[in-house]
Amino acid sequence: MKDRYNHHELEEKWLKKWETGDLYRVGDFGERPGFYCLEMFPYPSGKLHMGHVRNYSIGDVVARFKTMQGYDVLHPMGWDSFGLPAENAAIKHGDIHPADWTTENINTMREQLKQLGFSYDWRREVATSHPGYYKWTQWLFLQLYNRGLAYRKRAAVNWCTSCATVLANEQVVGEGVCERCKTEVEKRELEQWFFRITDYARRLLDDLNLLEGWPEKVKIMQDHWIGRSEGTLIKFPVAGSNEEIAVFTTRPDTIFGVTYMVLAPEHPLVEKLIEGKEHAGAVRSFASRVSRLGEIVRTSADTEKEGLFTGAYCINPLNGETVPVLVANYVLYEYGTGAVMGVPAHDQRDFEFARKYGLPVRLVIKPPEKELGPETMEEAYEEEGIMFNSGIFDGLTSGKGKETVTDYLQEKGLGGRRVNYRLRDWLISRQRYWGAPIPIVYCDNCGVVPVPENQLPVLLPRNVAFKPTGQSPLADCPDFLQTSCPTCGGAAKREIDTMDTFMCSSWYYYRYTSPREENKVWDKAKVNRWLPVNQYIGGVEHAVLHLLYSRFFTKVLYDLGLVEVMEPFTNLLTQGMVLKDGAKMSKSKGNVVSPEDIIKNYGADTARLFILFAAPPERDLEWSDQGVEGCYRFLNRLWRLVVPLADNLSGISDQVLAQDLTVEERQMRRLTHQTIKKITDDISDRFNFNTAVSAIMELVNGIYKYKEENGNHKPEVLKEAVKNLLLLLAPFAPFITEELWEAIGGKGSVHKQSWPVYDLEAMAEEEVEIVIQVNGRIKERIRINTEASAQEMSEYVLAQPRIQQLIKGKQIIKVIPVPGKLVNIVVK
RNA sequence: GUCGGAGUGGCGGAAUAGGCAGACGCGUACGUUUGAGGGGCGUAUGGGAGACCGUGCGGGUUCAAGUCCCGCCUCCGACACCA
Repeated sequence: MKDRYNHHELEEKWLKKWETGDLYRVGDFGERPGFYCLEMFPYPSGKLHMGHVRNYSIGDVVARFKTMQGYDVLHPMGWDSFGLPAENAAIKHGDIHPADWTTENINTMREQLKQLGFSYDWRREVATSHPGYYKWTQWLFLQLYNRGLAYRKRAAVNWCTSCATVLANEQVVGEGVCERCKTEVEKRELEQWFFRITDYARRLLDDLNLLEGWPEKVKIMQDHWIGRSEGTLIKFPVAGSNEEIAVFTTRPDTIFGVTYMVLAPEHPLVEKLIEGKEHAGAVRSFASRVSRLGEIVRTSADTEKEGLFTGAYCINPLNGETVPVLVANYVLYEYGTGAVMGVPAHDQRDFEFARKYGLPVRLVIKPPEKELGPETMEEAYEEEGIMFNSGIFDGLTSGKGKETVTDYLQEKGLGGRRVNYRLRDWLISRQRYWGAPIPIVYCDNCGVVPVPENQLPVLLPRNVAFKPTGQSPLADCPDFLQTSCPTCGGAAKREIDTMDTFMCSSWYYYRYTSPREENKVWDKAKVNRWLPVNQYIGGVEHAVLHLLYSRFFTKVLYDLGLVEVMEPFTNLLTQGMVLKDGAKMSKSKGNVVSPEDIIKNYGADTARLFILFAAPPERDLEWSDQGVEGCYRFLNRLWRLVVPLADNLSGISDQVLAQDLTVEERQMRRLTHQTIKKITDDISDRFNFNTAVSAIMELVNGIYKYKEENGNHKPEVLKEAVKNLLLLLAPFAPFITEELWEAIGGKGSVHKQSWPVYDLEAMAEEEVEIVIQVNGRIKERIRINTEASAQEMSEYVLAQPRIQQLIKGKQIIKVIPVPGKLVNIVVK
């Protein structure tokens, strides 16, 4: 046994032993209950960063803890390995293929993950860029296609010039920039593949209620993203034409206040309305200017509202009034019907617009205790009130009016109830090489033809040229492009777009159950055994990306009969970022701390311990080199505590006979068992690993103190303390605990032991310190028997001489005893 | 603007159900061990000479408030003309 803690030697030793012993292998159908612990798999960008270390350290504690608690834990790892950086590297350097670049990175990062001692079952590793995986990504695409959930349409889509590809709405973030590279996104009119996620809007929203184990924050973000809105559809006939303009409104009670109608510039009706009119030219150039701007600028709140009269009029179906039809930049074609009824008196946007263009303002809702005038009001009255100026509906409240007006419209065939969602369909095609090819063929005779399942995978060709042209290399690859039609056998062309990598990551957690399955997407019995994921852990940045897409996929898979769960992830933990000097670590800021260096200088145990100790998992974590030193010191301290005792303890039982113990021995046992309880609760109820670690530190401090004061009398007490200490620390610092476990004569791996159980009797305090307050201020602390009743406490406290002194000559109003805590004496 | 989250010593953070604010760690100071460096060990460490005062600010509820209620401020994050 060495007298110095040599993390290098020790970590290397155990890595080898664990690997050859298949310590972390988990079978498909064990006898123990199953627990699926999953962390979001990484993109193999090169090397691990601290965010990864944090994510995976948290997951590893959960996995090891659950294993020790008697579960069969599925704890897999893999790679989200399609994506742009690989292709960009190829374009930039020319001599490296994305596949090779990716493989190299995977090898590096896998090695790093192993060094950190994470308990993955590596036999289950998957990589989304592997043909054995993306074959099934393509197969799933076909299942969606066959159900009518994958379709092609021409639409104005988000285009990132830097990535040279389109993006889904969820991938445009912040001020309208690309989620990946933060470049401003443009609009382009292109023909693209979409998934009908909007068909699932209702279920995605309603089932958020099933997710009791998710942070409220994430559910609120998804709720808002889906954006359900209940309202009324109303049809306004166009004057002198057979056309009609449909609008969606949540305020049908304000319909008598309509003074104009607005269409989005892209609305197809615009062209029909302006045809042959004098305004036609001006409207066309306005429309093309506005729609080119893209949603970013256009939907920004500061953008000035602009509009133009089309020359057409439409008729309010309720009062028969004729109002002008305009086009305006503030109306979005993609939302609702792409048309809005203008009610300036009761909608702030309409109000601003009307004031700017001199359109009339007509009040139709009366506020409860206020008189408004159309000329004098300075903002719209958007609250509810009593309808007036509204014909037969006068006198109704807004609430009642909404219902009554809608019923009336429905009866007359002029409209009806309608639910609208903000969510749009998921754009999944990407104009890039390094992704799963969309398994579709275009045939001059047969049109769009899906590749038959038995011809999957559609392999990515390896020999293509990577040039900075912004065009997919697949377009220049005749071997790939030219094919024959699966239906008629004639000449046909392949789809050259590849799939959004979020599609690859929407189902990987199912594949882990059957990673090498060649004949089907997965073995259903295995999926049933493990899913849903009991604990999912990852960054909150995926709140409406990966997490929404995965929920959508799961619902589709459920409908297809491929899985039996409605939701993929029962419990979700979103960890905070790792910061240095208050900012996110980044190369440009030069504040990056590399996990490699930390592992080299201090070892994996220190790295893990620090990251778990420095902050609770959901919060951001401020990196501190000194904090790392502190954790390293702690492990050294642990080493110096256990090693000298090891030989003495190794032959000794930890079964303590409760009789004949000294006060100190009872105290030691109390601390041991209290710590077991504390850590068990901290991990299982709250994920408060930071307080768990601090409790372990306290136990170490306690053992030191006990050892000094007590020599080696009753070694069972010491053995019990040390043994439990190692078991409790094992999920956090797997290497050093394994080494010390061996040293104290532990049988088998520490990681295969049962989680310790606390003994209530050993834990119980005999005396507690309670506080004596007078009028809520602390005056005295005394020790008192734990068993003392409230009555006894009060009496005992009042009998204290110092208290007698304090309350002399005063009238006791009330005495409030709180057993085990305090006694408060209220005096006057 | 709307919706979330946070604000506690010199620093990271603790206080789990309204009951001792500051656990644990870092830093700092002093002492000790050592030939020295490093490391270890020990003591102290919110402020104030003190009665006392202290959890972003101002009110409130309560015997008792970091914790509950009302009104603000600051920071971070998400969404942002959604009809």
